[in-house]
Amino acid sequence: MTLENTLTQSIRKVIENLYGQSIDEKLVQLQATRKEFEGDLTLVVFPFLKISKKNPELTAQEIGDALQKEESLVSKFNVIKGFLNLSISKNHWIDTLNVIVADDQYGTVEVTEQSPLYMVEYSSPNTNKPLHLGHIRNNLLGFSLCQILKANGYKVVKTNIVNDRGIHICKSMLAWKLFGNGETPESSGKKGDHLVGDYYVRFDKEYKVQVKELMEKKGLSEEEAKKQAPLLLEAQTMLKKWEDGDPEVVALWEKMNSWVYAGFDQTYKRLGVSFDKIYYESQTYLDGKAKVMEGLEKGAFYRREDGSVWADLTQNGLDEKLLLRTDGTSVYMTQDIGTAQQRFKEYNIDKMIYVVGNEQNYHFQVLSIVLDRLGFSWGKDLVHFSYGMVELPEGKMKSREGTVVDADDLMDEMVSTARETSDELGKLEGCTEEEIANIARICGLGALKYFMLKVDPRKNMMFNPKESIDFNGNTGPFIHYTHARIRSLLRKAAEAGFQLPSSLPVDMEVSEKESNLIQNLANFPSVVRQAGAEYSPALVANYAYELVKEYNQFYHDFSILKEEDEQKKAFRLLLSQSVAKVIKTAMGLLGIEVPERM
RNA sequence: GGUCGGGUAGCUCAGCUGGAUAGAGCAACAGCCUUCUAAGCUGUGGGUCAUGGGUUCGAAUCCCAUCUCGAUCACCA
Repeated sequence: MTLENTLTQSIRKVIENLYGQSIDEKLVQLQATRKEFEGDLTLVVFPFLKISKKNPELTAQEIGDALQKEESLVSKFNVIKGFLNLSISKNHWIDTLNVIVADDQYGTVEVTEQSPLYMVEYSSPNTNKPLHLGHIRNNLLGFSLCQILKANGYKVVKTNIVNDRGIHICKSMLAWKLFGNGETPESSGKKGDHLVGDYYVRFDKEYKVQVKELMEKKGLSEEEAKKQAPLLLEAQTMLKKWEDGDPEVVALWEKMNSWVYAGFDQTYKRLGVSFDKIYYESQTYLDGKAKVMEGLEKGAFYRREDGSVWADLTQNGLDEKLLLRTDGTSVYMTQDIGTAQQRFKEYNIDKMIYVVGNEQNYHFQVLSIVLDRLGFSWGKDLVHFSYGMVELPEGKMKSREGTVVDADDLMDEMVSTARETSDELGKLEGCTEEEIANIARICGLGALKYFMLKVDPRKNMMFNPKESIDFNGNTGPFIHYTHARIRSLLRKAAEAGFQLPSSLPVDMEVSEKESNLIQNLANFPSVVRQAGAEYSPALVANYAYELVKEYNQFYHDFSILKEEDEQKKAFRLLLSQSVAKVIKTAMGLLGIEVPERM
């Protein structure tokens, strides 16, 4: 029973006694008291005026009087306009802190056998180029969401669908075959995904030359030239050969994909994300085709004269959607159907969540209907965790214009900036090189992750390289710093031989700042719950920031190790320790590590 | 044009299940280290919450209209 719940019930009781009417729980609006007023929680009394038939001040006064008699949690109160500010008794706060101290898993719910299973798909890269800033947002959101769902007591299967087949990968393959001279990651020292990406760019470059030539020499329109360029035709031939199982093409495909996977693994590992089960489009698209044919027979879809297969979604207020091309090859949707089927065969999934950018909102609207029509009961309840695009100060990222921010480069830059900052401030003197490197890694990546996760996932976000690298203010390192400070305090207390008690006497004195901090800590579980319900890591990030800001003020205003009253000292240390614990858990939900010192 | 999502301080963002004087950070300016980590703390300036109407005791928040930005509506992925 939380403080709010207890109070709500008492307030309902009091109001019924006073005015002879029972009231709905929803009318009891409790909110944290604003800083400028005395009190911990505030009851808004406007909703009760109709029943009390008195003015706001008088009503608040009456409720306050009665509540103070009725509920021992309320130590005193004051009334300002229609707001009843309640002060909660000191021993409630100590009680609360004692509970937090005793709970190692504070804020999280245990996963049990009966927990529902959530499958979360995220990352979903194409195997023709390295990961960039957009993928970073996807990966961080996906991983964090999984952490948050687990903390809410759900079983989670993290999954990835790798788009490993199709014309895009044939383009890289063809360019490598024509211009690569047998270059390998080993021979060039390039990371595999970057190497393959370079050939994808090379294809585009050569292709453009051909298109231009066709337009100039043969007088073709741009549209025609783009269709007829020999390189594109050759890539299409290659795709056909791949589908027919041509050994040479398949061997090249396997070789180049393996390079890419080695590169991706490195990037994922560094980013700190992982998967429980990886699916490959090359292994699911045939199932998708079969499923579409099945739907066609059942009359869920229809075939046009040219042989292509479509879903008519006009009765759902949408358009018609292609599922199989005239030549029988599959499209994006087909593959998603096949993947969905395999997943639901292998796992007992209660909820499927797709972490995919908002540019695909329409796609998932359609997918949901199509799966439903195919008889997948879970189809209509699938969740498209739709996040906004990452924009740069100069506009959208465009790979063709070279404005893409590469994931590996970005991580390098963040870590080296963290390293420089540490060196400048001279805080890590006496640490080994290994320790320094690790702290720089934690801070650099933490800065990047926090920067991307603190904004509402649904919204487009601006990525300004200069700001993202800032380590002051509302940033990951700000939170790191507070954690490191607290750990330092606790180390010093231990070195001095100070024994931390496991709990505190409830009757001790607590200042307003301190009880505010406990109140903040007490809110953590509901923040985790809300973040899970709304699929929003940003709520956790913003909570962590508020908590840390509050703690830094406390740290500044109160002495801790130098406090002479042993009981107060113990209290402040336990309070600090609890703040550190919650910071660590909250950051963990964001996929961010915290340093012991910095 | 249809559908969907945005518009809050110079910039980046909170606040949006209606509640007190709309909050942070950055940037600018002014303070605080012989004292537990100054990657910190304190203060100053900065707002027609896109616009207009409506509902309400009360609207940044809910409803309608308008303006504006973006995404999407491909035999692309």
